[in-house]
Amino acid sequence: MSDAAYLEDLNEAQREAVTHGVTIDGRFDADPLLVIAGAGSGKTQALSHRAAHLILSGVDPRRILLLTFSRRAADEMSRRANGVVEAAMTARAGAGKGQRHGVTLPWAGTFHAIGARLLREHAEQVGLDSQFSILDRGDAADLLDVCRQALDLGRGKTRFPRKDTCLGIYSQVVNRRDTLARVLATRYPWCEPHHDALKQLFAAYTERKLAQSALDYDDLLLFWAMMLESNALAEQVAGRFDQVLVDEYQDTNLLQAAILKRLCPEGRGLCVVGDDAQAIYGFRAAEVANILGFANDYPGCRTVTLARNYRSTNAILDAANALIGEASAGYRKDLFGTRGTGIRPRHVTVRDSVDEARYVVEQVLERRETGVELKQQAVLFRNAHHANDVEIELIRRDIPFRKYGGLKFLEAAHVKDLLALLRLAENPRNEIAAHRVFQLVPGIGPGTARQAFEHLQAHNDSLSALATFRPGRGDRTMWQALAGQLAEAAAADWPAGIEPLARWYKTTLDERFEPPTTARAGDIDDLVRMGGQHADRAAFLTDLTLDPPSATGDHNDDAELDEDYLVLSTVHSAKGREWDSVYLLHVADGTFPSEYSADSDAALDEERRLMYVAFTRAKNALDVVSPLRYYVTEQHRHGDRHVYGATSRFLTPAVMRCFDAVTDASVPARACASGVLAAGPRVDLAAGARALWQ
DNA sequence: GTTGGATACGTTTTT
DNA sequence: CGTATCCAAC
Repeated sequence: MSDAAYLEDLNEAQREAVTHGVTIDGRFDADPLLVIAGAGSGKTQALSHRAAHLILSGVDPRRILLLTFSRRAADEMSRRANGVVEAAMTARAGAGKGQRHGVTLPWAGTFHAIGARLLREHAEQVGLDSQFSILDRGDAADLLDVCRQALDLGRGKTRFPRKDTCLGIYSQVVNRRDTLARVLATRYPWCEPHHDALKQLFAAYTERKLAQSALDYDDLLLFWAMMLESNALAEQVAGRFDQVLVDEYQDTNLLQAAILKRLCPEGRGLCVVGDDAQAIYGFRAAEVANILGFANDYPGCRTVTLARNYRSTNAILDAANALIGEASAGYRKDLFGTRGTGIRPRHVTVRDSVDEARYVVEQVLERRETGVELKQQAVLFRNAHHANDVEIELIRRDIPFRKYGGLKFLEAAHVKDLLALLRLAENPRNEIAAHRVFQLVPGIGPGTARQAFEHLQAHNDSLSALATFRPGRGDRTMWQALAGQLAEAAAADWPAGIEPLARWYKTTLDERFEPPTTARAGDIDDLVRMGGQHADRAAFLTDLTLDPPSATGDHNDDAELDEDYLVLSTVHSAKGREWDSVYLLHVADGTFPSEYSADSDAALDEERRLMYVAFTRAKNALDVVSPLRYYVTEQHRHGDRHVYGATSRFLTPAVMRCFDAVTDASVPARACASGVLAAGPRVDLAAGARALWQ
C-alpha cells in the first residue's frame, strides 16, 4: 500500500497524517492523531486522502464518521476521497477494465446534521418523535418570545434582553456546558439582573419545544451528548463507527468535544485536524482549548504539523506570519512557502468608504485586464454591511457578484412565510409556524391566531378541523382557502404537496408587500423547485434549516455555473477558501478589530486570528484598505455619524514592514496622521479641514 | 382584537 | 437605518 501513487503526491508530513496507524493489512494501532494544519497546507487533501487510504486499507466507508464544519466541506471531502479511491482501484484492477468503484461517505456531515440523523434513528430509545422538526435561529427566537409573553416577563424597570440576546445566552450556556450565572457574568454582564427570569424563561422554552417535537440547533448537539451519557446507548452509537475524522477542530465547542469523548473514549480511531491560529468562532462558544489540550485529553496522541504552504507567495506569508506572531502562544508554526517571493501586499489608505469602494472596484477591473478573472478575486470584510458601498458600485458598473454572509435567503419574510406553511403541514403542533401562517389572513392578528391554534389542538391536531374555525374579523373566504390548501398539502404526496401552498401564498403577496412582488414570487418558485429535488417534505425542511443557501442568488446556481462573478464575503464565510487576489475592506480600529472586543484580550486575539484568516486566503495579491473616515450606524449619541478612525491596532510596525503603503490619490493630507504612510506628494489642508465637517 | 403611526434604541461574525 | 415596542384609533 505504501507504494500507492496517491501517497506520492504528498509531502512527508502529509503522508504521515494520512497513513498514521494504518497497517498494510488494514489493522490499526490505537493512537489518536492530532494534525495541526496551517493555512494553505493541504489540509483538505490530507483529510480526504486519509479517508481514501482507510477505505483502500479495508475500512468499510459506512463505518467512517467524518465531521466537518459546513456541508460544503463535507461534500468536498467526500468527493475528493472518492476520486482517490476510484483512481487507485482502477490502477489496481489494471487499465481498461472500465469498472467504476464509486464510494460515498454516508456519514460525512456537520455535527448538527449528523446529530439530527442519529437522533432520528434512535428516536424511540430516547423518547423523541422521529419526525421532530428543527427550528432555525429565527423560529427559536420567536418561540422564546412566545414564552416570555406567556410568563409576562420583562415588566420591570430595566429592559429585558431582546429575544436574539436571550437565544444567544441560552446557546452559550448549552454549548459551553456552563451555568447561566457564569455565562451572564463573563459575556452578558448587563443582563445579570435578569438571571432568575431568564432561568424561568429557558425552562419554559424547553417545555414548549418538547411539547411541539421541535429541536433547535443547540438541542441537536445537547440531545446527542445526553444520549451518549447512557453507557448502553453510547456503546451502540459508537459501535457504528470504526474511524472518526474531525475537520476544523479548533472551532468545536465543549459539547462537541464531550460527544467525541463518548464516541472514542480512548481516542482509538480518532483523528482531528485543525489550526489554532484560525480559531474564529469563539462567539459561537467554540473553545480553542479543545485543540490546545488535545494531547492532555487523549494521552499518547501523535501530533503532526503541516506548515508547508502551497497557496500564497512568500510576500503574503511574511505578512501573515508577522501578524500572527503577535498573538499569545498556541502551537507555533511559521508557514513556509513554496511559490517564490511575489509582489508585496499593499496597505491602501482612502478617504472614506465611497472611495474605498471605487478603489477596490477599479483594482478588480485592472486585475481582470491582466487576465485574472473575477472568480479568482474576492472582497472580504468584517461585517456584512461594510460591503454596502462596494455593492452599489458593482451594480452601478454592471459587474456580476455574489455575496456570502450577511442577509440570507431564509431570513426574507416571504421565504419564512412559505416555510412556515410547509412546517405547519408537516407538524400541526408547530406553534410558531401556525402563529405566522394564520396571521397571513387579513384581519387576523395575534389574538385570533392563538384561538385558531387552540381550536386546532382541541381537534386532535387535525388540519382539516381548521375549516370549522370562525376567524373573527378575519377574511372568511381567505381563511377557508387557507384551511383547504393546508389539509390538501398535508395529505398530498411530495413534492406535489408544496404547490397548493405556494399557489395560495402567491395570492397574498400583493396585499402583504409593496409591489412589485415579482422578485418574491420568483423566490417562491425557486423554493418549489428546490423542494422537488428532495425525497420528502421532512428531508427538504431539515436540509434547508441545516444547510441554507449561503449566498444571495446561490439558490439558482446550476444555470450560471460558468458565469464569471466577483465574490463578496465576510471573513467568517471565507474560511477554507482561496483566491488569486484578496481585498480586505474597512481595516480600522473599531471595525477590525471590532470595538466590542476591545476590552478582552481573548476577544482581541480572536479578531487578530480573523484577520490572519483573511490574509491567508490570498494567493498572489493582497490589498488591505483603511478608510480614514467612516460611517457609524450604531452611534449612541446623536450628531455627526462620520467618525475618524485610527488604523487598526493589528497593523503594527512589524506587520507594516511587510506592506507597501499606498495613498489613494483622493485622500487628503490628514492621511499622514496614521504614521504608517509614505509622504504624499502634496498637502491640502483646506480639503482636510472641510472634510471634518462635511 | 387589529392596525398603523410614533418613538426609542442599538454588538458583529454562523451551524 | 432598521427594528422592536408602545399607544391610539378603528
